[in-house]
Amino acid sequence: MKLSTRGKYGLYAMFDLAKHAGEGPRALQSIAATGVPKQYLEQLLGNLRRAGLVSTVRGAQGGYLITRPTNEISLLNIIDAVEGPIELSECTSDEHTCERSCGCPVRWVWQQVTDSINAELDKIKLSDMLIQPCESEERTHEKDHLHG
Amino acid sequence: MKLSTRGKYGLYAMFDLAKHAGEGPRALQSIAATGVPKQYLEQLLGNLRRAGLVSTVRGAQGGYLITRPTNEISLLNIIDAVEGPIELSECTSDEHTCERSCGCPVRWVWQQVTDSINAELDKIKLSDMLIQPCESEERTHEKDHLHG
DNA sequence: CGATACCCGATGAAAACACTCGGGTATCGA
DNA sequence: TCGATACCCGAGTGTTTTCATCGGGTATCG
Repeated sequence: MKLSTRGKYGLYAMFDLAKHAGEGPRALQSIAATGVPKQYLEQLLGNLRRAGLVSTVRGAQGGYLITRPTNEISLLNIIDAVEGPIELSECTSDEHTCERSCGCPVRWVWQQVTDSINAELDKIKLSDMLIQPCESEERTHEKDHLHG
Repeated sequence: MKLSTRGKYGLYAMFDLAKHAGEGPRALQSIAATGVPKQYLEQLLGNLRRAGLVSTVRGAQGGYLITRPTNEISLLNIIDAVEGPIELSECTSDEHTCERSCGCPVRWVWQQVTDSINAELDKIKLSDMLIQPCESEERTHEKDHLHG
C-alpha cells in the first residue's frame, strides 16, 4: 500500500504557497525550487486549481495563489485533488462491481477502512504543518497524542 | 490511492479459513472457490504463512489452517502480510531516503498519517467480520460510531 | 509408488506511474 | 504592436508495479 509521489509533491507545493501567502502570485519556477520536476508539478497544480485549492494569474508576473486560510485546507483536500479519491480495489466505490455486495463482509470492512483513512486525513490541516518545529526524530515513539 | 487486490484476496482467504476453523486442513482448491485465481492465491497464502497467520499441512489431505483466534487477527496483520507495510512514498520508511529529513514538515505529517492508518487497521479484527450481518447498505450514513 | 497438495522462482501481459514534449493562450511592459 | 513571461493542456514515452500464469520441486498419505 503506497501513496504515489503525487500526494507528496502536491503537499510540497501547497506548503510552499502557504509560506509565501500574501506575496502575490508565485511562479511555477519558484515552487519547483523545492526539487519537484517543473512540468510534472504543473500538472499537479492544474489539479489543485480545478479542486479550488489554488487560483492562478496568467501572463507575465503571473503565478499561483493559495485560495483559503491554511487551517481550512486538509491533507484530504490535497490528496483528493492530486491523486483522486482513496479507493480500496473496487469494492467500496461502486455497488455493482462486486457481485457479493450485501452478503460480503469484506465490502463492509473495506468501507470502514476507507472512512477511517479519510477521517484521519481530514483531521490534519496545512496549518498544522506550518507550526511544526524540527523534532520529528524525537517524537517517533510518542506519536499518537496529538490528533488521536 | 488504491489498495491492490492482494489485500482483498488475502482477506477473503482468511475469512474463509476462519469460517472453517476446526474442520482440519483446508485445501487451496476450497479456499479459491470464493473466486480468487488459484495459483495467485497460493502466493498470498505463502505470505500469510510466513507472517505466521496460517500454518500448512503438506501432502495428501493437506491444506491451510488458521493459527490464531479470529479476535487476535487484525486487518493490519493481513494487509501487512500480503502487501507489505503501508508506506506513503518513501518519506516515512527510511530516514535516509529524504534529504530534508528533520527540517521537512511533510515527513512529519506523513508519519502522522501512516500511524493513524495503521492504528485504524489494527482496530478491526477478523472476528468483527464474522459477526457482521447483512446491512452494509443501511449503515453507510452512520458509519463512525462502531470503532471510532 | 503414485496421487494429492503445498512450495517457489521465473516469466509475461497489462496497467499505473512519473515524467517529457510541443504547442496554445493570456497578460504585462515598453 | 510586439515580444517576453508564464500558465494551460493533451499526447507521448520509458520505467516500474501489479496481477497473474507456468512449470517443476517436495512432502505426505494410503
